[in-house]
Amino acid sequence: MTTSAELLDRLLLVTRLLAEDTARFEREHDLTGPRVHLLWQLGEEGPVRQGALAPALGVTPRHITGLVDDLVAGGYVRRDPHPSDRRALVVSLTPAGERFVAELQRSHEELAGQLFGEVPSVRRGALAAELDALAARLSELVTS
Amino acid sequence: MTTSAELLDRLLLVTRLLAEDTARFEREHDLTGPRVHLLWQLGEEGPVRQGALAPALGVTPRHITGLVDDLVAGGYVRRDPHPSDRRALVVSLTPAGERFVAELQRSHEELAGQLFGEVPSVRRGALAAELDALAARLSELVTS
DNA sequence: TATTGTTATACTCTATAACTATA
DNA sequence: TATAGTTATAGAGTATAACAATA
Repeated sequence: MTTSAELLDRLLLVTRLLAEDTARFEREHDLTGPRVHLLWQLGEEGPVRQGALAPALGVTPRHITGLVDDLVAGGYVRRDPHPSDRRALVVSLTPAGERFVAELQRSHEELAGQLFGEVPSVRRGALAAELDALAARLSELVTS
Repeated sequence: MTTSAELLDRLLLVTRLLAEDTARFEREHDLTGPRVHLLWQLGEEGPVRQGALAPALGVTPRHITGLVDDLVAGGYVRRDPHPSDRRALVVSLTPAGERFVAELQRSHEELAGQLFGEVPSVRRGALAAELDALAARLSELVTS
């Protein structure tokens, strides 16, 4: 018999290992978590005002200033004046930034294949449903 | 049909929500992640030398000095001289620290029940096996 | 000579508050 | 008067290197 506590401990182990794998990717590319997150966001959404990045990353506008500073210095992003609002700046990926995001997406796909590629079709639906149920229960806890 | 990428995204969502729930607990108790980790470790292992805590938490000895400083100031732990090695210090939980760890363990059990309490017996074994398989694949990736 | 823990220094994450330029 | 981004300041996580006391 598998207890609830044993299941939670297994899930937490998977969580820890996922974080380690992410950290390994970041070290290899000499970028930190928030920087990669910002680049990923830019890849998904395209060029945006700096202010729009703050809620998307869950950090303050002040922090975005520093992150963008460093990513500009690293050649990953570019700051341009906003076409109609002279207070605002628009951040977009440079060609090097585009290449990094493509590599990030490829790496994400590869991880998905390594982790779930062997799961048989008949099990995939049940597994997805179980993960959805976990997410739903956790959402309740987090927002309450 | 559920793709590998969809399964990975669901798993990552669960991971993110678990981290948020953990952060909520830490905020409520006005402690940070590494401090809670150190207290949990002390609850599991009993009194230990500071040096033994560094590899257990995956940080440098220098960082342990600061964490223990703050936990002593907060009344959670105590530093005593090592009985036979005058270079070393032994860290142990105070009564307040013991109470916190008991609350932490209770909270962990409660979360396990909330997340997995409804999973029927017949599904528990399969779920545990799937999580073990994920952990095994991730371990290979992380250590390679 | 090696080990334990601390001091010194530095970079990053993250937050709040005050400020400048613009709307 | 409100908004976009920056400067100023601060606490915490984390690392390396140098050092004192002890083994």
